[in-house]
Amino acid sequence: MISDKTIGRLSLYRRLLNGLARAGETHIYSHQLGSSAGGTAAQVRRDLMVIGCSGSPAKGYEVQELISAIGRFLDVPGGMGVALVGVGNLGRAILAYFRGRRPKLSFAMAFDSDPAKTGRDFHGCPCYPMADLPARIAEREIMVAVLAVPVEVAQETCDLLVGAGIRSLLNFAPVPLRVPPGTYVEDVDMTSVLERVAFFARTDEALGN
Amino acid sequence: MISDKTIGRLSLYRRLLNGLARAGETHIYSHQLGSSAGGTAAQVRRDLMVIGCSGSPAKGYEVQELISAIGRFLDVPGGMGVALVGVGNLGRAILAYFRGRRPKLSFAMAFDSDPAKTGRDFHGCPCYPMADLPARIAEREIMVAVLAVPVEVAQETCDLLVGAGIRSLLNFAPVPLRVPPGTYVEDVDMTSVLERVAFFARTDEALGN
DNA sequence: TGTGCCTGGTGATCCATTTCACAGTGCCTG
DNA sequence: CAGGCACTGTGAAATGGATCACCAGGCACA
Repeated sequence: MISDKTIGRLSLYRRLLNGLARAGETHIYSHQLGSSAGGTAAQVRRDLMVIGCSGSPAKGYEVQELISAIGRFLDVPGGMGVALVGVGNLGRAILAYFRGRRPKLSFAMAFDSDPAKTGRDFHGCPCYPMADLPARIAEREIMVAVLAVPVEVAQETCDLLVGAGIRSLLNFAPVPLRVPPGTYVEDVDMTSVLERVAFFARTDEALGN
Repeated sequence: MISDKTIGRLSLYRRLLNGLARAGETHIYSHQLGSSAGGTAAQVRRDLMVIGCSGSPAKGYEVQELISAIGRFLDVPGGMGVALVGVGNLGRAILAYFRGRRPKLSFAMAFDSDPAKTGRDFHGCPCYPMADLPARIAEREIMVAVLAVPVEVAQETCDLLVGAGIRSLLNFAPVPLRVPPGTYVEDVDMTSVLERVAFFARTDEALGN
């Protein structure tokens, strides 16, 4: 019933709202938030409706209240650990990117098959050998994983993760993963995306943005 | 009229087909390609229809013919250069990721504001100072750019790119970009995506994949 | 105390995409 | 040579999001 697009937008709204809060703003109208987020006022109101937020016609929405409400909706109260598998160029970039960005969602451990990489930290995240994966994930009750391994081993690594208890994963390998029902997968296929972008470089003006 | 989702899937089909061709397969049925791509047979047939491919009920589609047809549709015959802006952790990972992957779509140049990074190559791609950006992009007639700069300078860098003639861009900064009509932007907001994935770790079983 | 204006809330509508379902066609079998 | 089967191609229906449009309510200003 709740759409994954809405979840993504809520995440974006929260970031924008945090920026506003730092700038000292206390209230915001749906059309302002909408235009900052690249959407419409109606969409913002609908998204906020599903999480039970309401604003006043006079002042709009309270920034702090929205931030709290989105947090209550999106975050696990105690925070959530994420595991990274594959500490190559992309994996390290992801660690660096997320370092300290979201306190409730942090990379608790990484795994790699290369012995030269295991046993040390990358951007504050300890890297272990693949053999330790099931035990460590079970021990910390990690439910979310990011897959940044070469395409050839993506499916088998995915199976390993699912077997270890991962319920939701973000896949950067350019291949669709097969997972059992009840497991959520989000594919970020950069090759596809870049080809799409390149394609529309030629045809965009026929469509108007 | 042609949907961006279809473009993305065509890119995926091509990769899968290339794998099949290497494995010696000459023909494939829509339902096989559909299940490899994580979709349905009907969707594969529809996607292939829009690019004017047809198969035979007896043998399915010819692998080589599909690869060529998708290439004719997606690729620019002479190849297309892409510019990267922002050679940080993520930018370098992107360069490494795409290196030699698609001959018709390669990173021709990178830009960074850090003098320590300019004047040398990263993963085979030369890095220039930001001041050179307009001239070099115009000279090589680059139309596609990848933006991997910090969020604070994303919009201004985007404006610079659009002013230099970029018509389509892939944005990794976690903020929606404002661009003039006729410019295509694809946002890859990893923060949003990861929060979505984490969210569905808790609710996925209520939905069934 | 009105009156007007701007906003939020939400049912209704619209649109894009996906899926369904079936007619058409060639191979294969008996 | 005929019948059946499996697949393609494609109009039609369904699904799911986004957008529209209107009502209600509160502040501002007269």
